[in-house]
Amino acid sequence: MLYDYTSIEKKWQKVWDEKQPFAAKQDFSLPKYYALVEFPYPSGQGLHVGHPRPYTALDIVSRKKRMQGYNVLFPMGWDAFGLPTENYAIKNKIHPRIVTERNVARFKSQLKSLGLSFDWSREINTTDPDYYKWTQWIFLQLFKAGLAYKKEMAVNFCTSCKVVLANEEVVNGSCERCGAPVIRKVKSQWMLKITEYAEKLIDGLNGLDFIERVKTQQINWIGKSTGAEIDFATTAGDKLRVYTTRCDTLFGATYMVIAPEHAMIEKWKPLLQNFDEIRAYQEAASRKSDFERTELVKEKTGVMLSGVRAINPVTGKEIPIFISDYVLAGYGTGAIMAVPAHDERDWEFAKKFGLPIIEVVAGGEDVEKAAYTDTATGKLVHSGFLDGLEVAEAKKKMIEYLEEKGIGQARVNFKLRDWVFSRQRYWGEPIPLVNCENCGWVAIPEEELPLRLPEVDSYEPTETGESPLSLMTDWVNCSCPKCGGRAKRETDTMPQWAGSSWYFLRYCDPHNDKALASPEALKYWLPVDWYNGGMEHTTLHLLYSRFWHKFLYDQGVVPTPEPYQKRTSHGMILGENGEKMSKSRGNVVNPDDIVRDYGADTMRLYEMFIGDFEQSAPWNTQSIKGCKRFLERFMNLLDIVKGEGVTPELERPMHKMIKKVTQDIDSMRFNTAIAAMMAMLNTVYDHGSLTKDELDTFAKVLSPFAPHIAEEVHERIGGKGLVSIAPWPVYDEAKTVDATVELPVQVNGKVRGVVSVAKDADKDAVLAAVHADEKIQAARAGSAVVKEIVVPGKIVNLVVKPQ
RNA sequence: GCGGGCAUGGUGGAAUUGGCAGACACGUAAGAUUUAGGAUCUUAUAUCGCAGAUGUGCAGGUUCAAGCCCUGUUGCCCGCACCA
Repeated sequence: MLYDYTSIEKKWQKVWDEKQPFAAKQDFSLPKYYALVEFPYPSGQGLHVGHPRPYTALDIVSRKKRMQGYNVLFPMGWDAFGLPTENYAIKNKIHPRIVTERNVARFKSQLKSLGLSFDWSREINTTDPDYYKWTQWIFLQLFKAGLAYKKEMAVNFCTSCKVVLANEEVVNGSCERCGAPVIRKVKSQWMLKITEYAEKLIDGLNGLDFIERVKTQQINWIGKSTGAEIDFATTAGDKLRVYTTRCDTLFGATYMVIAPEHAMIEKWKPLLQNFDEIRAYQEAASRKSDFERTELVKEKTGVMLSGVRAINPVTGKEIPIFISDYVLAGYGTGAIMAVPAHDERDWEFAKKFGLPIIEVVAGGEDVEKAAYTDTATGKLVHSGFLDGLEVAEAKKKMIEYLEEKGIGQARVNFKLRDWVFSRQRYWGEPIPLVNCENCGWVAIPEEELPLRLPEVDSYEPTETGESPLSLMTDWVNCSCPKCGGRAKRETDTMPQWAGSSWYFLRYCDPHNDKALASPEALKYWLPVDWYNGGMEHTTLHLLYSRFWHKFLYDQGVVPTPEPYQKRTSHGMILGENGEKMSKSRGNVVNPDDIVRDYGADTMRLYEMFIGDFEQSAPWNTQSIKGCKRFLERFMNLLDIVKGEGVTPELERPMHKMIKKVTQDIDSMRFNTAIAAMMAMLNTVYDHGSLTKDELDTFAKVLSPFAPHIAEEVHERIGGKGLVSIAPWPVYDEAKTVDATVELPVQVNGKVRGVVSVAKDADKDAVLAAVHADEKIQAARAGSAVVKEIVVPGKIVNLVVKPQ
């Protein structure tokens, strides 16, 4: 039987296109299942073989769920705003819309060639005005709720993209996308208060079925810490507020450090005798990027303020104040109390500047040799009313004391920073705000959404780093919606993360022009039952979209507090040389070639068979043959199919296989599910024939993995309808276990033989069989049995001793 | 430095979670078929050996029994990184 995969695949893809068997049904009374994969950024390169891995996996899940009677939503779309398209447009003088259209067409045809069961009637595109209308609408709700604000701030600025980057987009001091150096620049930026949701974003993880590493990464990123704020009086007659997690060590605070950007410097300027030196240090610090500042870990630097000193509130002693860039302006209060005896950084600084080190927690070595940072053991010393207490108790007591005196209180802090939301770029959603001379920032009326991107002559950012939209004076100048006075439009656009922060909501009701989706559709489909995507999105997209969702929940727009019930992450597919697949390494495999040379079904099967779904695995074109052979041999079953009904010899293997595949899909062990089908195929060939019914069942089980060949075989044996939506085979538990089991028998832990016993044989029956076995008798000859261990259905072990 | 993960044949990887290590494939070898090559089929394939022994990065431990649990250690990968 010839396996002409090309014509088979074309044929069935056409049938699916015509009959739309994979479109989600509008019937909200059916049990639902929402499976989601991250929608791709349609780049100019097209897909590489890494993309289809998660798509195929969730396609298998979706197809099986459909066959099990669920109303399945498995959608696809395009996250199409973004820099690469814009850069390509600038370089080739083509409108980014055209570039996007072209790339989308390419991606779509590639995805279609893989036989993925997406509901294409719900396709969305973030650059479509009907879509970004609602992205803008959500932004306006955030603005109205006070969660969007404009702030002058030092931002990360990519020297090549000429664009402001979020902290998350800066990797080792370089731009995440282009790799060019990132410098700090002061700019006025739109910010979103994600920090307001820090606590909720941590708490919400409870009860979600996210893989552990995603949870821990998000928790670490949000970085909750519990401590206290303490006010130190200064000789300038004012107060300096610090944040600390070790208020118990207050008696050991021998100096203070403030960040170079700290506002008090300007206030104290008249009192500072060494202001020039301080100013020079500030300037040096501001020239460094965040990365450079943290890179110089080895040597601490700083300048002492002469003219202002602080007073330790519990010892009453005057202590010096330094500025140093090891204290970060953006965290806590931008100022710390330094306790060199119990903090490594403070210790290092104190050693360098010859500052006193006072031990206040006993239990470590000499504090002149190293800081003692252990909080689990050790008691307070040299600490007045705290003496003799454990660290935990001391913290409590100190907070009580501070609150009583009114000089401090308990305080929780987060590492998470607010989200820098503006980009000085063309190819993004316009921010729907105007700046009125009288009213300040004003939202444009919702009826005027979408605020469309105007046509411009050049997409290049201006030399000052402003968006090209700023040159469109006709567009920029407008009237204030509130007072009618003169106003200017915001010319910054939104970052790429905006459109992807809510796209899963739009899929529920993608053509709605009254709302981002109808409440009924949202209530039915949410939450997403299974969302798979890359680990690299854990602290960006995944966190941002949880934030927006939680906000929309608080606004009553969405019915669930969390968007995704289950989150998994696929491993990368590496090049044949075991390195990451990339154009520069020259090890990229194009799926089009694989589909042409082996077929889409083989490609799908191989991508799932390659190894553990969560683990990365190297591509090996040689190994694909095994999957192709399997499908050819599956097709050849048509030559040995005979009669109908059940073949006694195949009944148990068949039920076992159905069980294994059913369970393995749910636990995303696709590789072993395929191995089980391969083993079944071998069993059938060993037997020599199978019935029509059995072949049809086999085709059903195979169909989520290799849907085209399954349809073809189903049709050729006279099956009715599409196998893709046929009922999923059900296994009979009783028929998955054998009547007799082969029990390995060990003597002193070494296998010496095998006995065949009934599956529910009791211990005595098993031992009788064991002792009757000749091999076992030989193995234990001349020894006395000390102990007999029988694990029913598993193993027998005889412990013997020489006589 | 902190956090998470991984280590099994020539290769990709299995192992019901403490119960026959190497399922299923790739590759390789021999044979069959073929004018030849390719494809296909059969058999073998952890290592060393004659019936036996040894084997899951390394060193210990717990157990009747350890790839799996515990202690220590090495190497690799991925996050975060002066967060007070």
